[in-house]
Amino acid sequence: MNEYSFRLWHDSLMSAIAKKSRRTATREQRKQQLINATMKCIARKGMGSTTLGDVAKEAGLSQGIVNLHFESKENLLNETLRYIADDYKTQFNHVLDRSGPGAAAKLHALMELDLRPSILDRRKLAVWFAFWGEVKSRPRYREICEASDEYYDDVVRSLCDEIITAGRYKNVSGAAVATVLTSVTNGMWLSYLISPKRFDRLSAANAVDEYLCSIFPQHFPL
Amino acid sequence: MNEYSFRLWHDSLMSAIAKKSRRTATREQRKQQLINATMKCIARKGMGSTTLGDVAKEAGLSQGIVNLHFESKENLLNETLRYIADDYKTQFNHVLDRSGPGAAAKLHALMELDLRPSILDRRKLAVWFAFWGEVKSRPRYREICEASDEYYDDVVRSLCDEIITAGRYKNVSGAAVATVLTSVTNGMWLSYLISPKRFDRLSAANAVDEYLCSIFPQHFPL
Amino acid sequence: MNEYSFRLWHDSLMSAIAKKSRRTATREQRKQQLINATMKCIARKGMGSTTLGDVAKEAGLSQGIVNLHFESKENLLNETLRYIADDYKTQFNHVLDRSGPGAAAKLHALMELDLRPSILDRRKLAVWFAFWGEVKSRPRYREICEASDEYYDDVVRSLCDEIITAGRYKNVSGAAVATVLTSVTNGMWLSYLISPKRFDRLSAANAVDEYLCSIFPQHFPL
Amino acid sequence: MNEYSFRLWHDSLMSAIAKKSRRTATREQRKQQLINATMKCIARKGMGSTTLGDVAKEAGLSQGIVNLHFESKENLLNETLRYIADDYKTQFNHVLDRSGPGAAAKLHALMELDLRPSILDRRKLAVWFAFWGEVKSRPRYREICEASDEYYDDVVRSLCDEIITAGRYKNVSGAAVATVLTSVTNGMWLSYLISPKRFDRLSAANAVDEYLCSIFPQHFPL
DNA sequence: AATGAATGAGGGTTCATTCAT
DNA sequence: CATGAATGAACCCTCATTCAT
Repeated sequence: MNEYSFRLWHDSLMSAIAKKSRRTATREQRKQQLINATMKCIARKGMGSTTLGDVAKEAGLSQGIVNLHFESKENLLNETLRYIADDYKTQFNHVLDRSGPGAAAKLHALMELDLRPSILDRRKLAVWFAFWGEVKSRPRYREICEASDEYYDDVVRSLCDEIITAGRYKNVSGAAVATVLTSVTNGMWLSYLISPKRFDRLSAANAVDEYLCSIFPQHFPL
Repeated sequence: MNEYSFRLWHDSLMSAIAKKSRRTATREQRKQQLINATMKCIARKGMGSTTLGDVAKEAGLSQGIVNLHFESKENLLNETLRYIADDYKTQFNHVLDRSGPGAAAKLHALMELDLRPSILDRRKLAVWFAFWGEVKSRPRYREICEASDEYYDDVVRSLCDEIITAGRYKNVSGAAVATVLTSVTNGMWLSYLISPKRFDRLSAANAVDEYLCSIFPQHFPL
Repeated sequence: MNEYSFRLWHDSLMSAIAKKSRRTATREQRKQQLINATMKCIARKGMGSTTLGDVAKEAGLSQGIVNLHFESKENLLNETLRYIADDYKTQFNHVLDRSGPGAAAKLHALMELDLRPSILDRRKLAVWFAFWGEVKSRPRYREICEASDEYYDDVVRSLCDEIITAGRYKNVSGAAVATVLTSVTNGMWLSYLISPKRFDRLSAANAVDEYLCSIFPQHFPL
Repeated sequence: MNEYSFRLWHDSLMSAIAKKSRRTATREQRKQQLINATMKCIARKGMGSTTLGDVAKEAGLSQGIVNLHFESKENLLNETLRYIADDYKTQFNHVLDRSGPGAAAKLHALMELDLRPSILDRRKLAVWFAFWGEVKSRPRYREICEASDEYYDDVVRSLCDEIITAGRYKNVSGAAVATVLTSVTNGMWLSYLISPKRFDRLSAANAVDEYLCSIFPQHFPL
């Protein structure tokens, strides 16, 4: 897969909408347009400095537009978080379906997904971290994130368990490996967010591969 | 090591200061007191909802106090970030010095540090993530975090390299292992922040141990 | 006379209109429907909190409907005030025509009208007071109210003069009695608006009767 | 008593305050200053069009000043209503104390008070009616007004009862006379508010006198 | 050094009004 | 005639910052 910039990613929708007359976009389209604008703003200015005016301007619409469609800023942010969670889930499931056959191939594909440019995009990561930064004080954010995480963890653990059973690996628990794998992904995102220059996708991918190879040698040969 | 609560952690400083007459606390003590109050507020209300008024009230001082000592809110936050970075570094170095002998023992001690209650504290983590959430839009935060990360990465990589050399491990790069190790720590912090109930310190520690054991079997036997 | 609820009062009109197809109500009917909705809203939420959106919703029509029929909110309110003034005048004149014979009987009937449930209705009174509350700052309201008042005052004074002449009362001026009578009515409305529990229609009617009896003893015997 | 204009009435306080340095007025003085400004604004622009910005400007202070001292607009209005109620009560009680001896003299003095220029001032009346206009939809306003009214009604009824007992008047109830007297006052205020030109203080006073004379002839001779 | 009243810019939100359909 | 999405000015309120004390 080649490099999709963040811009390309969600502007595809927006430009389509923008071409329609201002007064004719459907409610759902308009909400999506505003969510997209919100993500752009959060990525550029940070969550704390993103105002509804910024979002409206980014969307090319008028001041009151967000309250018209989302009632409140809080709502907009909740739905934005839900959107990025859904968006990730879609990609995750897509990869899960298309890859394989076999648990090992699927596991590898999932790990690779998290380092793909469409995910490992500093603008997207900035949005994720912006929400994580408020998780402690906003129960709603925590709930949404938790539901998300639980799902991925379960899937990854199942795959690991399957591999362990198949390979009769000893001294390894599926849960432990799953914990390391999902954690390592999130941790790498942070590294990339903080040190984009120093971060190297290939090295990161290799590090993951080495780990898998070391822990499941039969399934991930050198 | 026994459980240090967050409260204990930084109230130790504050109470000492509070006992001094209000008017005689030195500039440095007062600044520290305000930084402590800032961390408490960020943990409780989130970065975006923490006002200078909140900080002042938390410190039991008056409205204008922060500007008096830090000139601006921006300064206060920068110095708060620097403080938590320094605080972590102190613990890190302390562990590095006291543990051992040997790279493996040191590495293990460092990994264990990150799961200790004094570090794995949701209030502290909330502060870290609050800053990381703004890293993309605040270059100053990024710089501070980057400097921090670079140091830990270097130390961990050195230890790994030493172990690899000593054990003549093949097909393993120190950089890759270091990347996984530091990443896994950050990722686990996120898990704990989001799902404190589901997170289990021991399992997490075991997962790390399994990893080390699998990759450096001679140095980390079962 | 039995109790007419406020609901009955103006819903009679509205239901008739509502039964017509939405698209065929005449301009006049639609305007009346909106005026009725306006009164309901003012009574329930107060003048300051009544929005055009509220009025439209109350009427079961769409957002922009008021501007379509009244051009502006100001117009709607002016016409609403004119409507309640006309509505009162209609009842007033009706009583004037049907009662009698004789000035005393008419005067008594008019005084009784102002305490009838169809008038002494807190929802209607709320509308009157809402407009009176803006009289000072809205010349248009003042003019409409003044025209109204002048008419009633003239009628009442004429009746009083007639009674005075007929009874050869000394030391009494028709104008003075008329002033007291019209004032007392408005004042009682205020009492009822403020203290509906404490207010007693019968006592109020008796108080008026005692007054008439004391000032015009021949015409209003015990 | 000679004519006190509304301006004179409450500017006496304000000018004193304004002379003090902006930063030194006591909290109580500042609140009073803002209440005065609020009354001016309500009288001039109406309750619905009075913004906190207007009040601040009228007081010669800055935008945020009202929220600093009253927390919310609602609070400001509640306290303003309470203030005019207290202000009236003070005058009422003062007259009650100073007049007499005898119930009749006191009653007459109280009735005269309500027609004095210091009370019968369109700007003040505009404020009263502005609040009465919202009584139906704002329970708090109703409560404050009710408490006020109850007190005056009780005092007036007591005086009437005393007169009735002393004069052995038959066919007259103190409650009824009190109702008429207090109502007539409020009704006259409305007349003056609506038709300042047509309203004549002397005629109004005479109308009240005629009434008293007619109902309590021994105590209020011609 | 410390206070806390005051400022005023800027935030989220509301709502009368417009206009394409 | 009627709709309702969209606008944008103006509202209330918050809060970083200033400054007289």
